[in-house]
Amino acid sequence: MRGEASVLHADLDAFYASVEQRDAPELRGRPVIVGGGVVLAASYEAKARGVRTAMGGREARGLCPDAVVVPPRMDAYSEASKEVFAIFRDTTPLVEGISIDEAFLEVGGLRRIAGTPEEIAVRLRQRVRAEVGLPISVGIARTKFLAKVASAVSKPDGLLVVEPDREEAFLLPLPVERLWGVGAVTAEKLHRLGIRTVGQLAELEADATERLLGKATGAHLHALARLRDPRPVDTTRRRGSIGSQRALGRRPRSPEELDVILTQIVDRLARRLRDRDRVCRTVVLRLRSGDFTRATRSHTVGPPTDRTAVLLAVARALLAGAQPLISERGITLIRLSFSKLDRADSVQPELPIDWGEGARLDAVLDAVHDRFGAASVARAAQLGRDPGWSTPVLPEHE
DNA sequence: TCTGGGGTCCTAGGACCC
DNA sequence: TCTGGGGTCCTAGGACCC
Repeated sequence: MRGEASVLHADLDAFYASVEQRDAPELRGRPVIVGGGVVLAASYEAKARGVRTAMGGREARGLCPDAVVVPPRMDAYSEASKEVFAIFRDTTPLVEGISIDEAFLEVGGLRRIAGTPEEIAVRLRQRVRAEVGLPISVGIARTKFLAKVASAVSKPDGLLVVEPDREEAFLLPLPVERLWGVGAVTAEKLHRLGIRTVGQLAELEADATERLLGKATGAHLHALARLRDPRPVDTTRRRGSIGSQRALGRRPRSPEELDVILTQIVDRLARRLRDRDRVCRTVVLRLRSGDFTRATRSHTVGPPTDRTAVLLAVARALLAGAQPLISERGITLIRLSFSKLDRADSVQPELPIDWGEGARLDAVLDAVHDRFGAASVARAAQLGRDPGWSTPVLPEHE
């Protein structure tokens, strides 16, 4: 027996472009492109002309010469997102945010007080339209994956329920690209085998799929194609990393210029870290070259930190380490991420080490190990053997 | 004006520990 | 002394998502 369709996937339509049309009435009904160099978002009028997200600005203007191109206003989008998420959380406590403009909502337990999932979704769409002024599409299904596909199929400004007994009829004829996790590379691998629809993928055995696509991806996609998606709506998910990047263009950059840019990025990110009361342990530097090859350098520090000076020192060391690569290939994009985030108040204060008269070497080394790690123990042990090192250490075992 | 800015997850090898 | 299985962490690269 399948469960009921009680997962909502709510997804704002052409989010950035819709905010622009909301705030500037003269843009309504016209093709709108947000972003200059590349398309960050396109209104449905622009999409109808073939403009797509991430398309180069020149190509987009070629397809749609009468489009209005506006620069992004991230603060406005962030504000609108907060208002929409407030409506989500007013609808049900079980909200899992996926990005700035979409979320899953579990409404299965609300039938007695709020009605069927479809009734809840109708009211949700009305509220977002009335209170925030934006169109939002909602898909409803038994699983998160099916709900997400349903909202995508319903767009724009749509509502689509996939009843449990209609799942195969709905999903199997769709192209494999609709599967969450199938991008250009995976789609091409499948196409080479003549697999174009979800139904064709579902006919493949699990081990064949895993050999073709890798263990995790293969198992995941095989399960999705066979309508299996056990993931519940997860309200506890927290961001695992924060990052910031800067495109540099093709002009060569001096080390001094790069250092200025790196410093600005670190400063901004460290501020964001502290604003959210988070600390991080790993700094990741990603670089892109003129030929679009990419390189990653990362370093993990011992105790988590939110100190700009510490993070900048690590970032500079990573950049210095990548200098040979930069000299050879040039650099067109620099991105920095802070990951292994934790709450700032979860950091343990350092334990005091007892250096008292009776301290034994192994006890001291254990304490050093706990605080500073294995390398420090080796160093301490070496110092302990050094006659010039005077401590209250009693070196002999019993 | 060839290619923005923000993320997640997986794989694989090596170090290190028990 | 040599061998080894299992687990975790770190680093680098890659696919994918909005």
